[in-house]
Amino acid sequence: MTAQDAARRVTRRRARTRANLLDAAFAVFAAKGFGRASIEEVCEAAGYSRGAFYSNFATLDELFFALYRERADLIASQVADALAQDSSDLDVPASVDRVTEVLLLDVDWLLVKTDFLVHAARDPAVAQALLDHRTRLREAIADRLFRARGHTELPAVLGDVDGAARAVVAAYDGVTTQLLLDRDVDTARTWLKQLLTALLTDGSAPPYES
Amino acid sequence: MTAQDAARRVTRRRARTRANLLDAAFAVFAAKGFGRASIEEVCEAAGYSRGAFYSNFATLDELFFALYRERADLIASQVADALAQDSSDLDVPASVDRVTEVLLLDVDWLLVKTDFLVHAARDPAVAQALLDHRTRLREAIADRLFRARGHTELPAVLGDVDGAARAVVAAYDGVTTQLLLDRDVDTARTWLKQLLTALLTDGSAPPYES
DNA sequence: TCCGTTCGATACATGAATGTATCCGATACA
DNA sequence: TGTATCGGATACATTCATGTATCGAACGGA
Repeated sequence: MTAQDAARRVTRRRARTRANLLDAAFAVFAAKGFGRASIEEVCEAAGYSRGAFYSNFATLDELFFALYRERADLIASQVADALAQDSSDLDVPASVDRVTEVLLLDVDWLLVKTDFLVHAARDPAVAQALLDHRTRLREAIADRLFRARGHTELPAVLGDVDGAARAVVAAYDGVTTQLLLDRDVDTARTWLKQLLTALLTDGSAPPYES
Repeated sequence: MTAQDAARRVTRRRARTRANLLDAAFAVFAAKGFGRASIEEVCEAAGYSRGAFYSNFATLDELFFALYRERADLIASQVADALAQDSSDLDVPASVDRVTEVLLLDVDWLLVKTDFLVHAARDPAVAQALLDHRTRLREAIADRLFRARGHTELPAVLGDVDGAARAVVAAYDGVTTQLLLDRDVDTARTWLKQLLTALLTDGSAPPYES
């Protein structure tokens, strides 16, 4: 047993409490917002004392970052799956449908995500991390659009495929803002599909008949 | 002198300190965020003691609401001016340019605005007030688009004029999100113009040559 | 100029959140 | 099963923000 192994010997209980703290933090952040949440509240919601928290995290910021990273990576992989699922590269509308389902699933997550955004907007290091994450998502979308070129004509105003991918992300963010206020997930989904359709087609022919 | 006049006799000094408190609060909220700002910080930034605050506001929420209302109304009137400024109803791109200038002017305001959004997302009453405000803005845009009908063809996918106005707001919100992270106002303006152009034209003819 | 009212400052009491130091029970490994 | 180590609980000191009650000073009106 090396010194490094000895430094992290017991792991089962620790991993469980860490996961419990993250889950509880998600609920607390969704309900009260990160800005108004305290360490004590998170611990109480998780059923632990503050000693458990300080044993796993140094600050509440650190926990928030870990929480965001975990959930964001999960959703990013779901989006990647939804984009790769096409047997053919023809059906962009089908991709739009599947991605929309994944992206606008849980309002609580959108609340926490927006909290993280305003947090990142004031911390350059966090902002860079979030920008990197958005870049990866955008590249996955651009790749999907690139595979569909020839089948679907993109509007010339958006420039290249990457411009179109930026438009998709912007549409998602815009719909999210409205959804946070009215909390109408179904309308938001329909609306996002319309928006993406308007952005990704040249409007000469309506691509939807379903 | 009636009883009502007696109830608010001295007003000059009071109005000044109230305005100073609001200005200081804007700076503090922009720098640290509403969630992490304290009454004491606002008072210190304004050069007053906490007595001045409690004489003018009951809670920090109340101040925040007043602050948002003041600035949002100001910007809304500027947008309305920019939309009404057209001598003819032909030139939608010119309207887009002017509105874009007004909307993406100050990153600090976008920070505070987003803080207010996440605050409203957790308080139904505040959310309703914000939704009402957004509705008025959307109607002003829809009215402008309605006046331009015949000159500019809207994509059929967005539905009627009101749908197009919703798309404009969504594009604005989407670009705002990116701007909060990279703080590049110039790129955001260009990008918003492209996005609005793609949304408001049918893509058959590029409307920009400038 | 004088007086009554109001605005904002000061002082105090209170509660809440934080961080640390220490202790006991649980866990992994021989 | 025994034991050394680790994880989490408890207790404590400290800091900070809040709200209120009271006081002095500035202000408006006559």
